[in-house]
Formats: sequence, C-alpha cells, structure tokens
Amino acid sequence: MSSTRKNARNTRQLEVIWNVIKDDKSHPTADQIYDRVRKLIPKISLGTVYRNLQKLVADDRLQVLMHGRSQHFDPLLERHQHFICENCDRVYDIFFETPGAIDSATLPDQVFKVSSHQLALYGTCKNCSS
Amino acid sequence: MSSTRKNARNTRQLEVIWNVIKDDKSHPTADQIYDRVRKLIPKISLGTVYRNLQKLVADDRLQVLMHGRSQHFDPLLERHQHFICENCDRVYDIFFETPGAIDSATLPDQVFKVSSHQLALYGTCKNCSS
DNA sequence: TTATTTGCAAATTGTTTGCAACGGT
DNA sequence: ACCGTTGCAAACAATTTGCAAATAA
Repeated sequence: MSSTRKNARNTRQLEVIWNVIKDDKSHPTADQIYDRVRKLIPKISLGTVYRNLQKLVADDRLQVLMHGRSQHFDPLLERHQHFICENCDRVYDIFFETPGAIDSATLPDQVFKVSSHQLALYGTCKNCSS
Repeated sequence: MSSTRKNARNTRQLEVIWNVIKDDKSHPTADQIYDRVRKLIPKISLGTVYRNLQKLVADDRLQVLMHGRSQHFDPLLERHQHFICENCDRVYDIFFETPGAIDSATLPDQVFKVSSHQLALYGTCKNCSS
C-alpha cells in the first residue's frame, strides 16, 4: 500500500495531490483537495484523490485529523496539537508542550498500554471573534 | 429543542432511551443504543433514537465523543478524558488531571479564545493485550 | 385541542469499492 | 507485457429530514 513499497508507481495524480497539500497549513478535507487538484487535472476523480491521500498517510507523509464527520489532512508531522474554531471549523496548529506525564501513564490502572495521545483545544479564532 | 424547554414532552421513547444509557460506561453508538431500546420498544425507529439523543445532548444530560466516523454517547458529565483502544475501539473513561495551563492559554498567540479542550489517549486495552 | 413527537422512508454526507480501460516501468 | 492506478458509477455507513399519523399536555 505504501508508495515506498515495491511496485508503487509515480503518477501525475499522486504528484499533483502532494504538491497541493505539502505546504498547506489549513488542514483541508478530501473535498477541498479535490477542488484544488481539479484545476490542474480536470478529469481526476474524487476516488483517486481519496486513494492517493490514503497512500500518503500510509507512507507517513500526511497525518489525518478527524473533525466532525470528516477527515482533515495535515502535512505537518512533528508532534503538535490543534485548535479548532467552533464557529468556522478552521483548524490551527498549536505547538503546545503536552506534559510528558501523559505518556508515562500515571494512569488509574496499569491495564492499558498508551501508544499516543491527542489534545484538541476548542474555542473561537481570531477571524471569528471580531 | 431542549426537554427542559417549554412544551417539551415526556415520551416513553425518551424515557426508555435515557434509562438505557444513564448508567452506561461503555460509550455506545446510536446504533448500539437503538438495538437495546428495540428490545423494550420493538417498533421504535432509528430516527427517533437519534432525535432523542440530540435532545439529551442539548439538555446536557449526555456528552458526545466522536471516534472514527461515529458518535459515542457518554452520560458522565464531569470533566474526564478518554482512552480509546486501537484494537477493539472500546472507549474507557480516564480521570486524568489535565494541566490548568491548557485553559489559561499559554498559547503561541493571544488570537484564540479557548473554551474547552479534549485529551484522548490511544493504545491497547487490557482485554486486547492478552 | 393542538403542537410536539413518532415511524417510516427517502435524502444527505463523507468515504470506499468493483471493474474495465489506462499507463508506468 | 505486466500489474498498479485511474475514472466512473454504484455501494456504504452514519446521520438527518419530510411528512402524515399518533399522542402528551
């Protein structure tokens, strides 16, 4: 499934999709990416966009963030958090140091093995507070 | 919309749905609640279950937690966090004190007003690690 | 009585999949 | 030439909605 995997091909579709998100900080949805890519490859299908996004995620070139019922894609791989505006649904990157304590499981019980965590902040963004 | 609102009615459907989740700690989905309620009211429709769950959420009697593409309902209202098993998708309540610092916005920029936050831990649960 | 709620079915939204044609390597 | 990838359309899953009949107050 990964493009680093044997027999993966470099298609124009994959390349254009990557170029369209690789520096994007707005956390677009598949649909928004589809709209942008269609300007460059008008006949591309939404299915192809989804398949290539999955591929980029499998290759660890993108992260996925669920918000509401849709997935948002994020090319920023370093550990970071998100602030989500409850008014406009925009997602912002937050470099907020989450306490190491979360990892070192001061958990109620040692029954769980924690492998990752995610902190999301909700509120109103600058754009919406004016 | 709220049942505390003027003209709200106490229907058998609402009462049964509430009884079925009010002490439940398993974070069921609407479908799972539907299955349980159907044993008591066989002719209830899924739409009615959804509408009553919305009502309970609007009335602050339930919290919603998104996981994957579905909403999970949680009658526990006190601030708490969740541990989600990546193997079986079960959701557990975690009483983990999140640092107050998260609220008092030591944020990169004062452009945001944070009104809430949510921390989710991912890993493997006891049931799945054996 | 009468406005809210229900059951049912159809509509919506976001995403995935089957398949024949296409195109990298 | 081989087999991964595409476009298209249909399938899906979770949730919402329109509407006439039912029912709580």
